[in-house]
Amino acid sequence: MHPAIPDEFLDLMAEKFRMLADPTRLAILRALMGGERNVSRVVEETGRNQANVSKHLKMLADAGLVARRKEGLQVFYRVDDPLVERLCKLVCETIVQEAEQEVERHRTLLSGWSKASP
Amino acid sequence: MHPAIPDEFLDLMAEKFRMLADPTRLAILRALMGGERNVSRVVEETGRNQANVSKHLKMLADAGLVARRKEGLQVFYRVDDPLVERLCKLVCETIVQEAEQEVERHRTLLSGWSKASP
DNA sequence: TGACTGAATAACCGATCTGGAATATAGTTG
DNA sequence: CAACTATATTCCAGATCGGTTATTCAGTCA
Repeated sequence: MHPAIPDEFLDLMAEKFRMLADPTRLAILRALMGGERNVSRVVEETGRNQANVSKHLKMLADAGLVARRKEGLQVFYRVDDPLVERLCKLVCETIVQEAEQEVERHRTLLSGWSKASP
Repeated sequence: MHPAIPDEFLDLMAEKFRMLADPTRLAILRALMGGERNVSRVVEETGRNQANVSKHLKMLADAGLVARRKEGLQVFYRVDDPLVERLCKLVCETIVQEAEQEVERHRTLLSGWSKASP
């Protein structure tokens, strides 16, 4: 029912996840989710320096997550894999939910404490 | 419309993805998706050695993706985060789709070639 | 052509990650 | 108690990663 998955396939999966496993790349993707952007604009919106952004953009492009378009001096990038938005959305929601649960847990702990020690 | 996301939140997201960004951990999770398993069984099903599996299981447990249950000499693990299956499913589907598109692309290239050179 | 701009690359370094071997721990059984 | 089993931990080497600085490349414009 649950046959093992060939290593080659696991590597492909891991690579997809690895691309999303870095805060700078996530920030870049977030910027690109606002629409196509040139490198300078991504630099502004992410607060990272230019060399760094260029390097990560290359990784993302090599992995096929973003597409490149050259126009004169500038280079424009855009998200090019529908997976990106869906994965990020799922994870975001989960983190928010976990945070809410944590708040709720504290609330109940606190109420128990206030009852237990009047 | 698309405000920047605080680095602290990006770090949380990256950490989730990082846990899934390794073939061995994916193999382990795959095994656990078949139901609760003790370490030895995970070792068998993944083909990795024991120390390695134990180490990765600890990471997954610390990250809250799997849960631990001790029973005598053995320790049983199970998937404990609904996110895992959903993320993996999405990525798997995408990879399969990409592979299919690749095949299709080759097919059309090939047909064009056979027409062009009779 | 030369000056200028936006982007990519190279070189370097510290940090982190992975796997393997050896060792340690916890629990069972005789 | 000692021997054994299942799991965890430690230590190590090699690889990869991420950020920074400096440099290079490509394209524009005077």
